Amino acid sequence: MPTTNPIATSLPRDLHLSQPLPAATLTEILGGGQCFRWRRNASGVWLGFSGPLAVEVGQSTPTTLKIGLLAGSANDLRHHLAEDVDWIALADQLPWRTDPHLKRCIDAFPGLRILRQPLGETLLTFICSATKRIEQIARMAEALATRHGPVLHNSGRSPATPSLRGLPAWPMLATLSEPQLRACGLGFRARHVAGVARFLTAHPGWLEETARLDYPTARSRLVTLPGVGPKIADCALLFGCAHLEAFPVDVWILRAMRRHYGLNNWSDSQVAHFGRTHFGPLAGLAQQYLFAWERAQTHVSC
DNA sequence: GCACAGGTAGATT
DNA sequence: AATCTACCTGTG
Repeated sequence: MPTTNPIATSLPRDLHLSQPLPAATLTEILGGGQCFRWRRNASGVWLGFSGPLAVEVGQSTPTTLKIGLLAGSANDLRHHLAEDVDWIALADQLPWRTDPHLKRCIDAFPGLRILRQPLGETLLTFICSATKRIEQIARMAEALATRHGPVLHNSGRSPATPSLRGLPAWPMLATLSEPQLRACGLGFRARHVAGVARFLTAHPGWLEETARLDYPTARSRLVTLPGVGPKIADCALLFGCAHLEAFPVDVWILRAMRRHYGLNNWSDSQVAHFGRTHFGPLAGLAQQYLFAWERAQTHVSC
């Protein structure tokens, strides 16, 4: 057995986690589809982008990540990982004591977290998510970043690496033609992105204002955007706004609620209402557990 | 070739 | 208010 971990040699710095994170849980957090700019290479190292952050991450122990910062700071990473939140305690507040299936999901992915992502980026990637698989959404995001995104800098410590690009901001997206967006693989979603870009650029501060509103008010505003319905609004609010009561209902959750809660023939909005009332103010965290379980059952690779 | 994929919007019933 | 359908594009 080798005594040196290859990950440790290429990633110079330790990041000590506030609570243990099993490898399967980390994989679900970074690759489960709450974000689309984390990708794992063949040797198991993750390369991730979020806002100003570009970082390589490997795991050496359940409580230690090996990191190599390419842009942004370690604090940016801690913020993105929501290290300041006690996710074990939050999961304990879910109604698992009276919900055997939920308990099973929590036991399978202990420490599951909701990443903190910039609202604008979250909105963009989830508009792109409509009827696409995670892998394909990630490719759209990568194409948008590569072709139109800003070069990321490492706060002056080293020269900027031109190949490291973040997602384009909405004002930048507003300058792109629909064909340019389609060239990034967006398909019919290009019209939605172009429409939202036009609106947001014509209404500066609208998104930041929305981020300050309570969940139902923010949701009712987001669904007025082209290409943003209840599901994408809920994803934007859960992943980009820390509204943990949001309960996005997609095909996976629909299947989970049919199989394990007997909700046959319920509409999306009925299931969403059931989820918020049954799971309570942290329904979004419960949703991630249910989602992770359901995907694991179906053995999806992407 | 054809169905299907982290949905949404507009038309039809 | 519930139920179709078109919408791009890659993948099996």
